[in-house]
Amino acid sequence: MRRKITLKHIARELDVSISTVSKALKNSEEISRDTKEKIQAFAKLYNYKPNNIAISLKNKRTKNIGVIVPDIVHHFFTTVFRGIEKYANAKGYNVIVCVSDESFDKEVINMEMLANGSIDGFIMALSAETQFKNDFNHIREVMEQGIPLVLFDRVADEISCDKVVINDKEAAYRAVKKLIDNGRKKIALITTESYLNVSEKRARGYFLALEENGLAVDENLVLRLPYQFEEEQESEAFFASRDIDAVLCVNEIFAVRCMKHAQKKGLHIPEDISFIGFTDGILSRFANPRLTSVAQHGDKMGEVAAQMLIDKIESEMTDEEAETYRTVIIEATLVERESTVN
Amino acid sequence: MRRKITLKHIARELDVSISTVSKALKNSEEISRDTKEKIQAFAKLYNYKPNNIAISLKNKRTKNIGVIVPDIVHHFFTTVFRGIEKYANAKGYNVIVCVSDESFDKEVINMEMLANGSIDGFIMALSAETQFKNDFNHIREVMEQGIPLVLFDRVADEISCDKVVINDKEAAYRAVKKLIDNGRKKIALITTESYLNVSEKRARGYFLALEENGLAVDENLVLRLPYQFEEEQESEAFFASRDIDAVLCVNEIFAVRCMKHAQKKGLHIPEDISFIGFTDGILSRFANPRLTSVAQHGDKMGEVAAQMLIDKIESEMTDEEAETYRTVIIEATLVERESTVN
DNA sequence: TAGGTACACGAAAACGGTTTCGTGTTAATA
DNA sequence: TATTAACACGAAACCGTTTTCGTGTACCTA
Repeated sequence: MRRKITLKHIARELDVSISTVSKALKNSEEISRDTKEKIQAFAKLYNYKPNNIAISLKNKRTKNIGVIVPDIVHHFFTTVFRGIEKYANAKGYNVIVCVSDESFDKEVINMEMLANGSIDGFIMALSAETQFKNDFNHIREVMEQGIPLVLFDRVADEISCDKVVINDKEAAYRAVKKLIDNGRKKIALITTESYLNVSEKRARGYFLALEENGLAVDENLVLRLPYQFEEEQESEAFFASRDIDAVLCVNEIFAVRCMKHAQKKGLHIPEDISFIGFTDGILSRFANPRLTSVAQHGDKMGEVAAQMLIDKIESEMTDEEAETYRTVIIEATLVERESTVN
Repeated sequence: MRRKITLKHIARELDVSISTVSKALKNSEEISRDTKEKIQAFAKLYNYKPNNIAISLKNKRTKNIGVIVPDIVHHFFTTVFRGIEKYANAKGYNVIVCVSDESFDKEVINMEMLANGSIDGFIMALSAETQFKNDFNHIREVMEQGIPLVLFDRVADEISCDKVVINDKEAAYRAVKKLIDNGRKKIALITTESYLNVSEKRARGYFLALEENGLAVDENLVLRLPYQFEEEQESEAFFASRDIDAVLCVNEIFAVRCMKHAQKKGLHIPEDISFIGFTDGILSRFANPRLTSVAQHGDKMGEVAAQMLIDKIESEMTDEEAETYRTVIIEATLVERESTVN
């Protein structure tokens, strides 16, 4: 086992000082041609690579960014992650991922774990529980230490920091408008329980579209399901007992499940009933019929978030400058497929 | 902005030495009750947390593990990742994820980036290109430095290290056997191009099952598609022109696409034609009809891989002991749903 | 020949911890 | 009272870098 070689080893072997080796490897003008060549050749021969940890300690820069997401199996979050990873990697940063699992405690623990020197900044989406509790002290802690933070998707007004979100409300509005323009009148909304910020925004877009286009809001056409619902009776009963000609779902899982209920009832999609979902993921693309869906452009969000974070990390700003925050809105787009008429 | 406090600050403030502070915070017997209480109270008041980087440098232990996967958006890899993250986190480790994007070069770069002190060990699945090129020098490099490595799913016989795989061949065998037992005679195989190790294993299971059960192997019933195929003509034509009563697909995307082709042709699933896929992911669960699928238990694989890695990291072994490697086989199980008759 | 100036390099501090070993003070023992 | 042991703490080395500052040598100039 060939152990890692250090500056000290090279220095001893070549009978020079550590400083000389360090400078020689950085091609410093201070060192003579001969010495540099000798040292560089030796370093190459023994495959010298500087120790990242030592450099981090010295520079107080880890070149790591911490990403905390509620759930990594969720397609949307993975696409965001991919965007982050891609940009960060290109900039020489590594990404440490922690999963909060929608739990407040885990979120806190993970943040504290990473905040003690392991990372240069955070990118995160709040856990459902955190949004529900409305407790953001752990976030403030971290920010007070001067660690940059970018929130994405699951954000909170109470936290002032850089943010990347999509225009959920407008996207929902436009989706419903589309349905209305297609002549639909009895448009249902399938959403989650209300503490999830994004669902709430989408719901508001839905209501607004109805109102502005002369359709009465009918609470009877709104179904609120638990976030991770497994049993289907509730949604099936909903469809069985109502006369509906279009549906907006706040995610694609709800959408494909509900399409099934509609089909079971004998309805044809999109002739009798149209469906639009959110999160243009793998389910939307492969559903039968293919699902028209609001694309949230997770890759883009991740990329923008990473860019904002790294900009802040690498810029030397005064405290005041650092405390001016931006919110970037990523435009959601409607990807039309077979579940709506064109 | 309240900057992070260090041992030095505490020492200065309380007029003791740094060593005393360090010991007091570790509750060392060496320090008097009074002093310890004073120091601990002060540390708590100012929310002292030791700097991870400094500890890493001192201990030559980062408590980070590096995970390199070909693609994080792929459902199977995310479940493996979740298993890794969960176990690692419980053991106090953080996970640095890099995506090789199926590229050999990225895989090499990522490994080298992490191997210089950033992590204590690797968990990885080989990129398609790496398997194709059969070049594993970067892996050997890392292993020679004494960095523990666990390969999962995409492994290679040429590399001797700890491994976690599923019994792909047997799983495919059993799936096909199941179809045969259900009276199916004309069983097709939809697979990828052959350099992907796992697809090959599954194909072998398919062939073996046919042979051992008296069914002739018909190469005409085997379709090899590019790994990320987008256009569907080829697969659609395949179904249109053949008489098939069952299909084994090496992943769930192929399966749902092919189910569509069959339905388009007017066939009923599972009455006229059965389908079994691999990767029991979100598509299998929500397909219409729900897809019978071979579950690879990614969570379990990840957990086992993390456990093997951390065991090796934390055990103090002689070089010879460290060089005895294990291969753990995770049993794939067939999850029966609507696409096969029961 | 004395003084100045590049030049090439080394010593040492610093980053923030851990840990070994030494030492001054006090109390217990012979 | 002299010796010793326990106690409580500090000095310093160390992990592997970077970087500032100092210095010896050689050469050039007046």
